[in-house]
Amino acid sequence: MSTLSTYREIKADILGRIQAQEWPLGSRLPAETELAAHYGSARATVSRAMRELADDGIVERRRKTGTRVRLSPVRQARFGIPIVRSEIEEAGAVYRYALVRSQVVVPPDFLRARMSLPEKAEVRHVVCMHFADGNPYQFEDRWISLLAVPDARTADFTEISPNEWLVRQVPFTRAEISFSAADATEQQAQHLDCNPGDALFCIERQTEWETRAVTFVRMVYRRGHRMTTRY
Amino acid sequence: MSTLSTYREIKADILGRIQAQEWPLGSRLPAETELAAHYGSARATVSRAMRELADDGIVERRRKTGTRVRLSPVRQARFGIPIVRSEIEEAGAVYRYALVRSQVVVPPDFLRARMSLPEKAEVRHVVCMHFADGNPYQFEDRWISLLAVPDARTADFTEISPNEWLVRQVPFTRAEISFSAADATEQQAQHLDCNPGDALFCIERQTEWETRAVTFVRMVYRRGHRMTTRY
DNA sequence: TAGTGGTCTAGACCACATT
DNA sequence: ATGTGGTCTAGACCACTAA
Repeated sequence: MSTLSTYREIKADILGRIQAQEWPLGSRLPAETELAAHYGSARATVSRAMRELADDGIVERRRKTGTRVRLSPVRQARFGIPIVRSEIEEAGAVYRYALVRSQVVVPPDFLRARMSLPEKAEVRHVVCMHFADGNPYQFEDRWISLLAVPDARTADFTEISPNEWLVRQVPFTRAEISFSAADATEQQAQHLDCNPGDALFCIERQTEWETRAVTFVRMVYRRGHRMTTRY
Repeated sequence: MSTLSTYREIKADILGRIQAQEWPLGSRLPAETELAAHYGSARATVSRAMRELADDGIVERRRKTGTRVRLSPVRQARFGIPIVRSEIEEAGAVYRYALVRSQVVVPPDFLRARMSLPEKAEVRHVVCMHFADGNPYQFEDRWISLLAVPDARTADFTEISPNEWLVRQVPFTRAEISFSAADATEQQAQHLDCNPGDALFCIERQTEWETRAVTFVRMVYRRGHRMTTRY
């Protein structure tokens, strides 16, 4: 026997049988009670193993019908979404922040629509840069709703990035994030030390606090940046 | 009282208190036994709520020290990594596949290194396209190790995509996946109906079967493609 | 209606990290 | 040495859903 806890052993054993095609794709697994008897453990223990397999997208569970091996396993990857400062520092580089521009404005139409802002809303628009070991790392273009975060009107972003400021001020409830590729604009090319039109990796994120839009940010990375994970 | 199960209620209540800053960032939460007494439930129930909060990256747990609210909550996003066919069909479009080129070759150096292939290895190199409603959707450039999957030497990829073929051959694997932006090559531009140099979203994935590299694939999406998720 | 997973409980022992 | 989370157990009842 190994040193693993029972539910982990059971999980590994079941996974092994699935991989060995002892339980082929789409087939039904024994019920929890049967497995518990087979492994000589409590049903709750088997249950936890099975629940994790379901969370991992390996099996699919339904009452009455039982547990089945998924036909096409839902492959899912988890990405940590770090604060850019940590991202840089954890890579062993020196972080530096610089404010490019900041002003309070009436939101352009695309933003009004995206953040569902009312007619007379105001937003704080902040453009800034993040450097790693002195090299341009990320260009950040952020809009903060002054309706949701009134204090953002007077906040000083010359020393601290709006990112970190916001984390301390406003816990958020939900966020939508999207990854894409974009051609570098003139401004981005200048700040990121590349040519206009270069392909840059881009993350957009909008966060909400109790259904009210707080901030929308577009983060454009230096040329060649990639986001990696294992699963 | 709501209709939620107790552990969900407890989880929601704790999350609410954290968001309301009743338990600020970095602070310590009451021990499981205390919370169980407070909520009038069994400790196991509180434990499950707390475990899920830890899985979600909201809190951090250590024995003896207790449970703390994470300083910078590790926000993690989960992305489903679909088979391109499902991706297209679930969007309500008609899927079409086309083989561009396929041959058995000695792997180029970059691939030998990446897949840790031995000296005399051979690989099947497959280039193909995926269409949505007749429009170019994804350009796929795949290498399959004939060491790991000998049957790939003679498999017919004119009708079925290597993606789907592989899923049936090698059901479960581990993978490393990475997202990036790339300038369209001449070939890609031709197939994806865009201009060379355009910024394209790109996913690379390498999968393993019991520590042996099975396949390396580079998937380049049509212009403007984005990958979105909520969390 | 019956079979399955979903959850809760009360109690127990263990593993780990700080003191 | 002690306090905390990690896990297991045996039993119970509930919720869903296919037959």
